[in-house]
Amino acid sequence: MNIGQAAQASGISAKMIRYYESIGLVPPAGRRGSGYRDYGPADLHRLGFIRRARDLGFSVERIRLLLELWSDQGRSNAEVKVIALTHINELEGRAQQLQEMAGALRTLANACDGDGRPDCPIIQGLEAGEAPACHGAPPARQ
Amino acid sequence: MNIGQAAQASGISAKMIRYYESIGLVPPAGRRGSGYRDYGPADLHRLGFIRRARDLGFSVERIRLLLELWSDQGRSNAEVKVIALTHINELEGRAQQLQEMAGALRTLANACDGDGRPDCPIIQGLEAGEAPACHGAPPARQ
DNA sequence: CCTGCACCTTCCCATCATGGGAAGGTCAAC
DNA sequence: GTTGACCTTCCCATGATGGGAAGGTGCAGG
Repeated sequence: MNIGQAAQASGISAKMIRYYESIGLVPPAGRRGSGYRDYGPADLHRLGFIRRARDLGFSVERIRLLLELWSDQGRSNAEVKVIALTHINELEGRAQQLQEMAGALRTLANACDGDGRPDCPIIQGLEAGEAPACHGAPPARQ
Repeated sequence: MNIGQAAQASGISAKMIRYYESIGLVPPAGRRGSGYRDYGPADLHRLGFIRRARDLGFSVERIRLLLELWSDQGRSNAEVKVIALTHINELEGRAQQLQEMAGALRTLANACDGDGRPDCPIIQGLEAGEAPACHGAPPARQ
């Protein structure tokens, strides 16, 4: 199976498959006489694992850990769970940050009529610094 | 005022102030005889605007637009509001993506006892692809 | 005046995951 | 045999940020 077919089957682009090989996330693929990479079912299985982990937002380094645990028959599921829970915390933390930004900006936008006049609370908020989502840090005045 | 003091006053690192100058987000700073950059109140005002926009998650290119609108006395607040609402949508979209990932992963993690045995639903989910957040759920907007 | 230290300057490199594109080789269908 | 789709490697770019080197400046204390 060529890299293009493996890409289509796994949902990972050929570029990324080569990249994952270069950084050791997947072992070097077998080569045909022509030099073309050749992928078998085991390779696709691994690529599928990687794609699903990536779809869950895991970084390459965390995926590397997960792959090690995957191939370690004697591992404890507690190890896996720790990684998963850590990742969940990070995802939710980032999501919350984004929502705080959105909320702060929405407050400004709600105050803006958008009626075509030059007067704009959004710009004024950016200009004057009505303390955006920054957890109550007092404004550094000098 | 040196760049270091401007950095402290604005909350933007000296590195980033130079970068913003290099990409034209702030005009070239005045120079002292020594070649040191020199910052005045107007510069700090602009840097403060940029920092607050950045804290709200605006990209540099959007900040560039906002700065143009800021200095355009005859602008319509509707233009500003469009940018803000667009950005709010993007922030909330990204937040939702992250939360969908976290939710899918939490489902797997909840199924995992973490009791030290090798059996692990998280790994199994990644291996078998129990359809993570990819498809199925229509974008429920509330 | 000299020394030392903190600061400034420019320039290059690294991140992280991904894509674009060039130059050249291979394969398969017609 | 030609053609077009595919493969190979290699280099470059992204966005926003930091690290660090090599060299110049500013200021305070001797």
